[in-house]
Amino acid sequence: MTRVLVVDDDPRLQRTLTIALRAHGNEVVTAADGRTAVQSVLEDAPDVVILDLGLPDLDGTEVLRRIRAASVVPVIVLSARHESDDKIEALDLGADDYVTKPFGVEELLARVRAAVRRGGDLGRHLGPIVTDHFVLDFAERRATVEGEDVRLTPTEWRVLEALCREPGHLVQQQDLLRAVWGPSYGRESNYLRVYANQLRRKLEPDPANPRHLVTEPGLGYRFNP
Amino acid sequence: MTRVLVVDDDPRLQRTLTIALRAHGNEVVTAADGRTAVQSVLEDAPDVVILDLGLPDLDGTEVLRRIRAASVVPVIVLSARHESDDKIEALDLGADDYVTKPFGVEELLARVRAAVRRGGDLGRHLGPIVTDHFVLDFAERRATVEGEDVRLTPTEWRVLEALCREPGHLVQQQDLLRAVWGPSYGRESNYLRVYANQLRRKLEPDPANPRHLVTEPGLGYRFNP
DNA sequence: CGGGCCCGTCAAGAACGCGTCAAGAGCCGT
DNA sequence: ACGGCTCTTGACGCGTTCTTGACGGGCCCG
Repeated sequence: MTRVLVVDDDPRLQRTLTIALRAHGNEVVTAADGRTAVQSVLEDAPDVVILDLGLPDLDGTEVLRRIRAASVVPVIVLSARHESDDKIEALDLGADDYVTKPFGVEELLARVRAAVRRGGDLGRHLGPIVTDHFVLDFAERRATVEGEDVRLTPTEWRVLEALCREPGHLVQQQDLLRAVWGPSYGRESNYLRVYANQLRRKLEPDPANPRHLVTEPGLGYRFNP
Repeated sequence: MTRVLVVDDDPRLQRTLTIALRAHGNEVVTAADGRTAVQSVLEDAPDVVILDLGLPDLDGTEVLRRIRAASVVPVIVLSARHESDDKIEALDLGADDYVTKPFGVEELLARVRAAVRRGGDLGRHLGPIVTDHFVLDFAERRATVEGEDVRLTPTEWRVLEALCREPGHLVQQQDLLRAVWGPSYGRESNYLRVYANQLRRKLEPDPANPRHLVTEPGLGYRFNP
């Protein structure tokens, strides 16, 4: 499912867009000002951003600049102005597309599809994680232990990725389950025990005494780089 | 230097664009009809295409389709029509941007810059790839295995090219499908399995144990030179 | 000391993804 | 219109991965 961040200070337009996007199978998060928008890009990791210029707190181009500083997520700029100058500025600042109000919802949806198609799921990628014992490259799906390539299964990667998004921090079982197996798997199950085990065997120097993939009894797991 | 292919049957507009683009440091090649355009995409390997719909010989969407069949080069569509429907159709067919006439030259230049920035050097021909076992010359469409010429079909070339653009890197199924079969083929299908098989038979020393065209289960394929 | 809880471990069946094959449709050029 | 080449699509077998249940051990608490 595509996650779309809608940034607009007009509640009516925001509502219209949210409904239309949800109706076409997208997940929608919203922000009404620039600072919230930038924060949401960081925290929610949307697949695409629809950004209305002319926000209350920050200049539109400034918001764009900050988003670009934080992420490579595709941005579609929305503007009431007709002047080509704005378009040029926005596109050169790193916007991926530009739509002038008034616009048809269908058109916007098409542009969202196009932007997502181009952008893929960049913006979500984790940098490689390097320890003295192994190297994890999530973008390439490549794991190296003591110089040897090690095969991890898709699910193993997902578990590892969920843990590595917050290195050194506790990730609760519930969150981990949901991140890997979907929202309905909030309850207990063997999954985590099995996969923690699997990962330790493949990655830890001494699987019996884990140094990197640590259990927090009753709570969840922690990944130490 | 950016190479731009301008496809338009109006000599005046063609001339205007050529001058403007050259003035901004671009190399320009032109075509006045659809067939010439497709040919030029193949031979000149432009970095970006500006395509006016409503050409004398072929329907606009047909030209787009053929360009997409031949290359992943970014395409900016130019049209006199205002209807959103055309925009949607064009964008879904794989156009990267859509500009309605009349437009300012500055705006078009900005969109060209944006398209090139996004597209990277797609569209450029790849240099030849040489291994101890085979040689691939994409510009000439010539493959040599153990000194023997081998015929590859157009689709085989496209799959190979999509993989070889990032040698040694994982290319996800979704990206591969879209690069070769167009944006609407994001879903699963037999295509990749069949063509990976085909290519391995033709190129690999031991097709059963591929060394160059490697499967990453659940994700995609990787090409190792 | 005994019991409950939680985790690690193992193994077996099910489900899934990939490689493979082959038949039919479509698209050329002759 | 014909023949050849490609592309598309379905089917099948096999190996891998996922899921699930069972069992044992450590730890905390009463």
